[in-house]
Amino acid sequence: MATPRKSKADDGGTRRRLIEATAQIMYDDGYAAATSRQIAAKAGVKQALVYYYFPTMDDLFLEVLKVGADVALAQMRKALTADDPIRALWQINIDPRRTVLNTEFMALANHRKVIGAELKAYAERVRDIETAAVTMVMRASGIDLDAYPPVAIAMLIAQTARSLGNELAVGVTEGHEEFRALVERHLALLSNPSAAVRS
Amino acid sequence: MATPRKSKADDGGTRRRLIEATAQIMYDDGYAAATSRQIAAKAGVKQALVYYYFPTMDDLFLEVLKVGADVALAQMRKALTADDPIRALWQINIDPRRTVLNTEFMALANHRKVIGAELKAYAERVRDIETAAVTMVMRASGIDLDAYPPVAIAMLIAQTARSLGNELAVGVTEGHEEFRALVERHLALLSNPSAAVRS
DNA sequence: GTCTATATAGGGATAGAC
DNA sequence: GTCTATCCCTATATAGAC
Repeated sequence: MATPRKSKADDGGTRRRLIEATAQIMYDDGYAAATSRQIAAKAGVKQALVYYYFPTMDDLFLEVLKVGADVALAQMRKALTADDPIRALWQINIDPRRTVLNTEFMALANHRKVIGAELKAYAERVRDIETAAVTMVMRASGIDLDAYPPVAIAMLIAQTARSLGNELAVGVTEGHEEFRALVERHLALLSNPSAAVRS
Repeated sequence: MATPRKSKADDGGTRRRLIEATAQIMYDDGYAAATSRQIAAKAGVKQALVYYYFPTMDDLFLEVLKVGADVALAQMRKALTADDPIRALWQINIDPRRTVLNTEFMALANHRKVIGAELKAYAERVRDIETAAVTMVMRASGIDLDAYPPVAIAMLIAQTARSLGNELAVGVTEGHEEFRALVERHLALLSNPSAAVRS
């Protein structure tokens, strides 16, 4: 667990560059465009070298997913100690860069078992962290945790943020302004329920 | 507009079968597996025939999207006259069959302009219908439409339903029970605000 | 660790017979 | 409307030189 990366004294970062090139191509042109040739070209190496580092293309995709997940989880853990943890989580989840790549992996996961399993594991770890953040904030605000289960509130925040990110990526913005205003009001409510306004 | 399909006396449904085969393969194995050869095989015709009906593969994908959109929009318009329109919309949006295909098209849309444009147009028509349904119900219930803009509520319902469908497809169920309970409570509240309970 | 070269498969698309 | 046959390109993956 201490050395998740290659233990070798490691090249000149070729492995890392291959992973980054793959992520970039998936983001720009979709997973179907992430071929060994395209990836090698972007990383500045020859095609066959991809197979030196990754036995199959699935191994490479899996590694892209794992590295991205590690980064995302680190960001989320950091969000736990932010001034406004919930808003920080919202910001992380709405980032179109993240949502586009996530969509690619979800599509991949729908027909490649190993990727589906990894994505599932990642999604659950994310949910746990987000639920922890929401629990913390709600408890501090004295909100009834039985009436509003933190895990459900965490899902609500994360899912809608991601959905907005996805829509932005496609160019859909109808209703976004209204939605963001609604979110703002309720984020404020979560952190400071004394200011509650009702319908 | 009266004849969205081929005006010819039409074959024996070959065109339709090609579209259905494509949708099925995209659902089962992802868009990358939807090749002219695979599609032809599933439809029981030879590969070259695909190009008789559709000049390029993108034309075929576009047609799959359009037909699917037409069906979905029809379902949603029908939901407007249902006993509980909001719940009907929730049910339509949570269907994993729909969300999986939608994910494939979103991934496709990220790098094929024509598909992105069509998906955007479709998403906006869906939003309009859903907003109409929500407006209707909220108005009937006497809920403050300024405090809770119907378009935002419509987004909330549709997006979270789709997110749950996506997660089900990957096998993630953590928090779903709590979330569904929360939704149930608020759907009831939407249609019958007199039963309001607050935090 | 990186390369060249190649095996093998499958892709989109077209020409032309029936 | 459907077929056979084919062009040309790109894919994953491996073998072996350097």
